[in-house]
Amino acid sequence: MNKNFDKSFGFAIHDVARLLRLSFDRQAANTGLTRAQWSVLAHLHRGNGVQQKTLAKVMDITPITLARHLDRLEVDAWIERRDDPEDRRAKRVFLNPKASPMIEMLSTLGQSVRAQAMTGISSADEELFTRVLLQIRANLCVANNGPDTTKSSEN
Amino acid sequence: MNKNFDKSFGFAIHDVARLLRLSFDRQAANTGLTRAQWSVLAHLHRGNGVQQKTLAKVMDITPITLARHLDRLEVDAWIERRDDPEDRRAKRVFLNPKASPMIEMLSTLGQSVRAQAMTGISSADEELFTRVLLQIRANLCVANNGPDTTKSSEN
DNA sequence: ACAATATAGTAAGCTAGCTTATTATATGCC
DNA sequence: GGCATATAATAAGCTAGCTTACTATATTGT
Repeated sequence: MNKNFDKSFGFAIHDVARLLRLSFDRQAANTGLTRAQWSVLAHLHRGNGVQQKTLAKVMDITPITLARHLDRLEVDAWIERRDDPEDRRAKRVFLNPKASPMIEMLSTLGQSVRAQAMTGISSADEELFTRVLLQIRANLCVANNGPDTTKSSEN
Repeated sequence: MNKNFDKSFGFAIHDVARLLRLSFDRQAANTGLTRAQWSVLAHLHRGNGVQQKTLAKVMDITPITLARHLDRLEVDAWIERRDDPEDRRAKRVFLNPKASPMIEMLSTLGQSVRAQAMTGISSADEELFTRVLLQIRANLCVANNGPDTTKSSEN
């Protein structure tokens, strides 16, 4: 079995993730925003003015990875960092008004990429696929980080 | 629906791919090889002495991405580039003998990571998951590259 | 009070992917 | 034969993730 040395699983997931990102970023190229940046904006949309550490945790990326996204987002005035009045080490991140319509637009794009990826797949299969995917993610979170990362006590 | 702005699909796949890579690379850290490098070795194992352009196509990465992997693999003497006798632009890539046991070992590691990821998932679900995953990849290949990339006429 | 430890953010430097551009060699056409 | 075009590999420079190390500020223990 598996003369393809697991090409059928780990590598396929890697490929799909890459292809999805490529597809999205190409179609969003004219906006100057990438999928990772969109992700930051979308998370802020659901919790504006949050600390960087909290945002990084919710997004499940390292603080420094987030910091670089914020650098570029701030240069183009999508977001703004403000000193936390209660903790002089910390900063809080705020969406600028111009971001809102863009978030909407990118969300639509995301759905279209998703639809493209799911062409010819029944909604029952899609549902099961997603369920298994989330289970896998949970398994790997436990293995990597200890107990869990998904649930965060919003600041 | 989807107040999680598609967190359930595109972002989840991205997360899983990243977690799988992290998990593998951490466990293989003592070997000095990463998953991407293992992938190169494994492909060579199935077709030694191939041209770089062919290898890049089979692996579905760009030639320059492959070239960098080869640079490091060559430094540590896992592989060797030799001039193609029939085309002076081209090079052919060969596995060095020391690579074979390592490929075996990393393959075992890959299976263990896979098993970890699939904990608690029935083999029926896993099978359907994999089938859908491959379908998605095919859909995205069409969308990105034109007709197909999976099939290659080995050189 | 102050010393030790912990935490928020960033810097430096790595892998791994990409696009676009360069160089050397092949190929095809006239 | 010689020029135009195509192709194999690489170079330069970008995003996006990571680890490890540093700085400034908080917190905690005695």
